[in-house]
Amino acid sequence: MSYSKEHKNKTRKKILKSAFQLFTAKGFDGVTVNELMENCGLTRGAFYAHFSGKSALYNESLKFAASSSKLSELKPNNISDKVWLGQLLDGYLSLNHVNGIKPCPLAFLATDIVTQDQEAKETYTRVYEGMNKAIMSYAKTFHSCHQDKILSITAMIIGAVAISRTLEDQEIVVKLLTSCRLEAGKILGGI
Amino acid sequence: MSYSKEHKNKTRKKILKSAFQLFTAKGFDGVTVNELMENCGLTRGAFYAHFSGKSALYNESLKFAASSSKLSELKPNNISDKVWLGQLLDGYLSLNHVNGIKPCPLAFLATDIVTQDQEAKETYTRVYEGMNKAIMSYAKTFHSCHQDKILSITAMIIGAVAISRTLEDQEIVVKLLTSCRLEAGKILGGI
DNA sequence: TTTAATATATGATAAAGGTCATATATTAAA
DNA sequence: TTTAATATATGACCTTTATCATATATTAAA
Repeated sequence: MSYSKEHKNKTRKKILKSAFQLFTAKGFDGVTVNELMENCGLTRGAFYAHFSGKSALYNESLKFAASSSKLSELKPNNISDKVWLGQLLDGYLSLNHVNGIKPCPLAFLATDIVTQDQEAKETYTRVYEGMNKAIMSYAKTFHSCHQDKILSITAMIIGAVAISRTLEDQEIVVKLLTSCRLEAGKILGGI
Repeated sequence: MSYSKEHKNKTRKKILKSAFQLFTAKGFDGVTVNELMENCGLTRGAFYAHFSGKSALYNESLKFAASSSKLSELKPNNISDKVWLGQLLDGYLSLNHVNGIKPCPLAFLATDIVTQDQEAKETYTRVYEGMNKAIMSYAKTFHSCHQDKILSITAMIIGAVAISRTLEDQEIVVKLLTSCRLEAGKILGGI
């Protein structure tokens, strides 16, 4: 016998996690299989024992990240939907987020996905719909709020983060994030 | 003697235009110098008589597109700022735009720019500031409107277009665009 | 028509990187 | 401790592609 089943699974998850970090930071073409594996303390040869190829990994890392941070499953139950939604917005529109701490693929991969395969786009779409649904479910408990408004809010905050990543002047970034936080709150009836 | 000076300039502009179309559609790494030149009816060899390299072209094509469609210089003077701004939003949040007719680099290259050099980011930033200023200048003539609101509006519409490009379901896209058009209008005092 | 300047095309080079075949290392079970 | 299964590493291959050197084509001026 050889390694335990857990070992391979651990490695697989390590690769997935690392891949998501790297892909969101540098895009599909900006990451090499080599660097990805070295980032996990492995070499490229080991890669193909886990994934069929780079594209497959890209897709799986996206699904992995999406499933391991479902917005709808994170809420502590000692706070109200309203407060929680406010916190979500705060976190999303934060410098930490822009700087890559738990990056949202919707913002970080917006353009990158366009040149990927069908499967990647479908996953992106599913994540996008999930985000809208989750926000909607919180919002409707304290504010009569048509779904259309949610769509504009997610567009705003996703756009804000995507733009922020390209701006070097941190001052403008903060202004942008703050302004979006405010307007998003207003659209949601003031939170 | 050989070709007239105009000839080279025409070719240069043809390359710049083609480059902008291709880069916005497929990103920096998604375009090869070869295909770019063939798209102009030329071959790759001719490229280096016009530009020092692919990165240089990327940057110049961005500047070229920005300068040849300055938002602040396009307004016909027989309509009001209010109507004009409404038309700008209509156009920006249209399927034509999403499908690549006169693509806005802010939306189409949002993620792509992150992995480019300093110069590209600076250009992006300048275009971004230009867009905000232009919208602000129109908005303030009919609605007392703090700059912060403008920042949230541009984030919203840029985000909407960026997201739309990845969604396959045209129905959702239309809903998203429509919803953002509505909310952006509201923030601007109802246009 | 000839010619010189130069735009464009062709062929070659070299580097990067995804992928795979094969060798080695590891470890759970016998 | 041995062994078999398999995770990982190494080396190689091959494609892609940016770039450049050189050849060719073009055209305005003489």
